[in-house]
Amino acid sequence: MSSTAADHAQRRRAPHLGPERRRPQVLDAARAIAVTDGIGAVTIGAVATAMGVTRPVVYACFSDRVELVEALLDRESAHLLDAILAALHGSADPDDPERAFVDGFRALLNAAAAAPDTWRIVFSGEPDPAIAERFRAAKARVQTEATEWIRPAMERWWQTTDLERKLPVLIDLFLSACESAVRSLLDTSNDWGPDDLGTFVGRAVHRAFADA
Amino acid sequence: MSSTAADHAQRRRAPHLGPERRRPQVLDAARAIAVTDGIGAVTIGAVATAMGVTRPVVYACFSDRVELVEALLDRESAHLLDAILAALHGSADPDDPERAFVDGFRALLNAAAAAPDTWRIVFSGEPDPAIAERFRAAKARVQTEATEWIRPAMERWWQTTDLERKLPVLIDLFLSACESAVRSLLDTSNDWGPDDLGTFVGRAVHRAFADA
DNA sequence: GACAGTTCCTGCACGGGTGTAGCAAATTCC
DNA sequence: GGAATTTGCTACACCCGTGCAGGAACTGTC
Repeated sequence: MSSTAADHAQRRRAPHLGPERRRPQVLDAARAIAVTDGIGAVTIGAVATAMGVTRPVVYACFSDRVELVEALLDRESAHLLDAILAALHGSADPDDPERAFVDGFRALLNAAAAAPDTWRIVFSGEPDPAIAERFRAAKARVQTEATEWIRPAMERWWQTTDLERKLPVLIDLFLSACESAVRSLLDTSNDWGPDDLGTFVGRAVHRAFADA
Repeated sequence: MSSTAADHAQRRRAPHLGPERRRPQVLDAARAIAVTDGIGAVTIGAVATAMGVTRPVVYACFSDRVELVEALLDRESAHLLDAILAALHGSADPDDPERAFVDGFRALLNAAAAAPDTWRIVFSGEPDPAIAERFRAAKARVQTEATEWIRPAMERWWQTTDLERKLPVLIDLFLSACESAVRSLLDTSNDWGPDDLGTFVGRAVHRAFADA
């Protein structure tokens, strides 16, 4: 490979830090790789070379590839999930449904704008089936939370009929709209900001849900 | 593996068919694997064992793994793309926007219901970067077509202001709604049919787009 | 300054997937 | 029925990623 020659010639030993202090560095390197090349490219070897270290050093920090990726996802998605749930819970104005939707989307998009790379990682998809399970768990969590937020809202505001049958469809539609809004926000080729995009999409989704 | 012992004991040679006649069988096997385990599981070896044949036989039909997967996607997605574009072009009632949306979603969902496995394959995601490019190409095609359908519609029906800025956001929202509707339709745990789900979602999306 | 302990690197074995060469069997044609 | 050809199978070499030893280098301490 490209390493052997360079190694013997000029490469110096990495400084002694120990697994504890190196762990965050490993996660940083993994994060950088995941942002540019997707989670599928986060391999022990890739992380090691990215931080100028050999693979056993990475194994000293995380016993496993899945353990590494899970640690990465945990660290990255922790405040993400909090932001989503906060956006849901904090925007329950009982008298103005449109405002509730708009506020919720604004909160969501501001959270997305604050940590765009994290969102890119989470949305990039999960090639490894061992990791896919964790993704689905998080998604299911958001799904139930969103359901419990929307169900009483629709009962109170619009007296929607046949709600239990419609809810799964509406929830999927709602979450798809959330993902779409974040995608549009992170798309660098436009000039939308979190607040005006949140207002725009929030209003549209509100119209879709009213009288559903 | 599990094969060596059984091979020597009882396995018979597969009949002579030749690459030409075996090619569709290979694609069928690949399709079955893709449906159950995702496109990522479509490997030369997996396809070969699935059809009771050894890998060189598969290599005689497709010189490459990507060539195999691309042939699969081409065969499967051909009438899918046609159905989508037909749904877009065929539902341009110039006087009744809601009906246009409803008809479009109905056509889309009927196409999805007619070939559910194909949709599952296409939506399952693409781990291989060599394949991802082809996915993005197809998606971009649909995107531009959808844009050209929606742009004049919004000008004519609602005189939407600042359209060129809003269009990208609306298109992404629209396509997300399409994907969501198909997902809901293919979700076996509900009792929606293509027509009533198309009506329901079509109306909701119409409300979202009106006065956007 | 030497020593013990920690940390890092070289090197290997393994598994899974790819792609290919050479041999054996079945099929076709005469 | 026998030869030529087509087709499939066995076996190999290769790459990449994983995970693990064992030895070398650095660190802090006495």
